[in-house]
Amino acid sequence: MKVSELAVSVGVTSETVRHYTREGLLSPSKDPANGYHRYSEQDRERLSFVQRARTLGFSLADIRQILVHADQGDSPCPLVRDLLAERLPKIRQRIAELEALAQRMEDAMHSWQHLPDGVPDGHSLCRLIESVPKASVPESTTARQQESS
Amino acid sequence: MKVSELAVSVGVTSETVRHYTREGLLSPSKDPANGYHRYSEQDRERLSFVQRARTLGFSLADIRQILVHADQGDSPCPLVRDLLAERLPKIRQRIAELEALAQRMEDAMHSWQHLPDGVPDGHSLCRLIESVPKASVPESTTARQQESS
DNA sequence: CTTGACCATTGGGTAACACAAAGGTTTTAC
DNA sequence: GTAAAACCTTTGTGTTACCCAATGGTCAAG
Repeated sequence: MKVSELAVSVGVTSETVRHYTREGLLSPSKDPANGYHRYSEQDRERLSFVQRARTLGFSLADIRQILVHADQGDSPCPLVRDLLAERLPKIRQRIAELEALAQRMEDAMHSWQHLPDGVPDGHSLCRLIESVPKASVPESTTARQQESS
Repeated sequence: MKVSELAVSVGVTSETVRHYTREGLLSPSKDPANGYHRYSEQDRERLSFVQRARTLGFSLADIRQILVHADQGDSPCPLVRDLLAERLPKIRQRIAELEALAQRMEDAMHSWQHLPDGVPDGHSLCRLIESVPKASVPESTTARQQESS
């Protein structure tokens, strides 16, 4: 199958398929006639695997490792378990950070009702923000969700 | 004060200060003698403001807007409120995604105890992952936390 | 046979910095 | 007094997982 056929069949964009191909996660053959990539059923399974692994929070680098392992005939499961065990606490920590963030945002919005807007006087910009306590880890949202103002 | 003095005083790296300066969030004067940046108390307050705003999940672009607003003598508070109201649901959504992610990871690790590792047979890579249901949004961790394998 | 849909490759953009290199400056120590 | 350490400057590159545009070839339909 061709790029977009594969892409549509697993619900990603053609660009994503091309990206994975460039990164070596997929290895389609090339139609000698026109240079088009030809993906097999195996490629589709692989792509599907990659997608599932992504939903588990694995990076492409992690996934590449897993695939290489498997390609060499080794069971990647122990590796997967280790990676999972390594990442889980980070996810949990990140959740805690974001919850604290949401809490601060709500607190800020709430106290905003009690604070006058005021015009910046050179000493204060917006008390709404200035009254926010400094938190441990800033952490922003991800690029994919970033579409801010 | 000089770059690192400012940086240390608010607990960020000199690189971060330089970055904000390049981005126009800070506007130090330049010592004509040696070309060093000279930051004022105002700059420190600004930097501190930026840090607090970051803990609220604002992007540098957002913060630039806020600062420009304030620099023009307008109260940025209404803008801040709007930005906050705009971002909060996204944060909540993201928390939900990450919680689902953590749940999937734990489920996977749990079921791993019942599944044999097995060697890839061309049809399965690692059941541990293949048995994971497809979820809505993949979403990875942030670069700052990314230090994976 | 001409559109229009699809393909390939190349190169640039994203967010918020980190890091390295090359070269000037200031501070410290002997 | 001077040499080395520490710090400053700018510039350019890397990070992550893609997206998008441009250029140019290919293919299916009318």
